Amino acid sequence: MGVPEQREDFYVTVAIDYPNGDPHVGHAYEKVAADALVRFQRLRGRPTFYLMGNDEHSQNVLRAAKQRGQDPEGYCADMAGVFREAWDVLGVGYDRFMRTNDPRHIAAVQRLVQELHDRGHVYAGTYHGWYCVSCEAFITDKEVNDGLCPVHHRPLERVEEANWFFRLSSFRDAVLEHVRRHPDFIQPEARRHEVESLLRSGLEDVSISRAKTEWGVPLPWDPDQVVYVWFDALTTYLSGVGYGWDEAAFRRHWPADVHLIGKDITRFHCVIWPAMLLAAGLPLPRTVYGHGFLNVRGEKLSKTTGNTVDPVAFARRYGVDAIRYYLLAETPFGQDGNFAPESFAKRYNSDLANDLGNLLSRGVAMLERFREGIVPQPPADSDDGFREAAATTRDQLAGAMEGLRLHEGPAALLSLCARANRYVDRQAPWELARRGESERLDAVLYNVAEVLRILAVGMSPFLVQAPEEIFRQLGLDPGAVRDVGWAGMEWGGLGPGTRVCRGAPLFGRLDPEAVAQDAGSFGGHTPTAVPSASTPAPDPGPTISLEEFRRTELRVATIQAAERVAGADRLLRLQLTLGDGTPRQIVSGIAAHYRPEDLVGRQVVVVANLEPATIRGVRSEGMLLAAKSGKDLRLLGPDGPVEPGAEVR
RNA sequence: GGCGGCGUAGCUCAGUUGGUCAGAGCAUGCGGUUCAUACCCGCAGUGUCGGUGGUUCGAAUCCACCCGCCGCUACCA
Repeated sequence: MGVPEQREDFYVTVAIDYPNGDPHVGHAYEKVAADALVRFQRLRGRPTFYLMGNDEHSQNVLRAAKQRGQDPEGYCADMAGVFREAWDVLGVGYDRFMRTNDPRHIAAVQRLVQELHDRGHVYAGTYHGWYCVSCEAFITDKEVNDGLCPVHHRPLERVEEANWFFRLSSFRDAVLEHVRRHPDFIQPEARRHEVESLLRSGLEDVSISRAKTEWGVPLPWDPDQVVYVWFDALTTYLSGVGYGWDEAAFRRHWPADVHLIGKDITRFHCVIWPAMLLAAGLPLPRTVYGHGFLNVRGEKLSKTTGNTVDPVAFARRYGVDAIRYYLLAETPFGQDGNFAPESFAKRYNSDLANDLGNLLSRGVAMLERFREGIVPQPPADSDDGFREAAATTRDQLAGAMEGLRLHEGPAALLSLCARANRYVDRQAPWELARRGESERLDAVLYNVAEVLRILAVGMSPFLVQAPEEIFRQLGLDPGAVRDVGWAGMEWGGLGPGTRVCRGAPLFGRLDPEAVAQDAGSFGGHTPTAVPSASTPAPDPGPTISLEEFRRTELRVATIQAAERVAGADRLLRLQLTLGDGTPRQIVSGIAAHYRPEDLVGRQVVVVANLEPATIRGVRSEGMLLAAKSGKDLRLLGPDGPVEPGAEVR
């Protein structure tokens, strides 16, 4: 289906980010993971291309710019600098940073939509509905929750306008067919099942343009409209490698080998994106990988509550390699992960300090003490099984990375490291030295040094500083880590006669308690976004008049009966009294939070003059008020008994 | 409600097509060692492999049902 089995160059993309705030550790997780993939492929000697960028044409970003009193162009340029600096600090070596406001990208988007238009996949229609600025998405009537976005719980904007639609529905069969025939197309498997399920249930055409917005890419045939931001954003995967402005480069790179994305945007990448590409006559990417979310201290990452980690501050505090290693080694890739001080300190100490760092420390120390710092010539056939062990590790590393099981890479390397530590204890070079067993001593010291060299090479996709430092302490050219390539994983690469050079501990041990209390690196501290005196207060959002508010009739009601609605998980059917003698029936989505029997007799606040509706075939006359924080939901009511029907002002 | 998945040592998780599959790492306890970053090495565990039935000579591994949790989805006025 137009997907080459394996091309020469390896093209990886990550999600582009909204620059409406500073990069956080969740962003970093994805970027570092992709970086490890790319570094591994480079190690294998494969040409690679790593694309990242910022998603600038969103209302979020426009708003953030206005809040800072900047025009969007200037704001986005500044933020691109902030993001790029963060990736630099984290050692993320991307090949191109494509901003959606880049003229080359804008040209590419226009070319793509024109292509779809020319091929008859776009038609004029009228969009009625809701739009969530935070999601950058149109929300169907079914999804609207009390006038709020189901995801962000923020007020929606009512939109009714003529705009342009993409015939997504006509590509359903083709996309479904592709997903079924290419099991690797969507990974992990759970994501593929979700997408298949979605596709089976059918697709509706989607709006691809918006009117009345000056910020965005104008449609070539209707400049009064701009391209819907998701279409715009997805197109960076094409524009980033030359689509629309460097055809030769584009042919060389496209299709992508891996789109690395968060699991929340699977739908766009596995349904809409393939359909767009099919419609444009372009080949589909080989794999879309939806990685898990990174929680912080066991809780959802949240900027508003400050439950986040600034990856830049963290890297500066504990080292680039510390954060990279923790991100990559701690969590089985694909699952949700957790970023917590305790587990970080534990992982760092046990793997990096005690095992890897200490092996280097003792290895180099022994060479200095017993061999004047010179790597000895080992006797023939004295590798004591390490040649084979190293080959196994190399294969495990390759298997892990090719299979996108990133966390298995460090695990395989640590296993070789542990073997070497064990080996030192069993061979006891200090005993060999005392007994004058010179040949055995030569063999053991060489083997340890050679394992260290191989570990440095193998770790180079994950760590960016330690491998060079290991090379340096082994007396090798630090820059050679990047040049040795896959052959560097072969046993025997270390030349006898090399003079080692003892240095500071590779990874100094951390005090877990101190780490746990280090709010500076673990808090929501974001040095690049320190609000200045000139920063305007955040936009409080549109206001309503007192008159408008008074139109809402809020009253206290007493629940007299409650029962579950058959066939619905979240719905309860409630009978209430407002003290007017007329029982009132309300259907409410609180079944997950309250048991029916616990509700009877309670007093709650209801919207009494809400237009009645029928939910799941059950009449509902009003709505309960409840506070929602995260997953918790608490009904509101008077803090003491009042007469049913009492007005709430 | 539909679809998908998960529930295995204190913690995080491996366990291919049923027969050394009851494991690894971390944590814990005891012992050893001194080249090394109070490191490293050895030993020791504990587990009713969520529950109940069933298929089988034999199931953590297959089937049914149940309990709990998660994801997508529907309902959530």
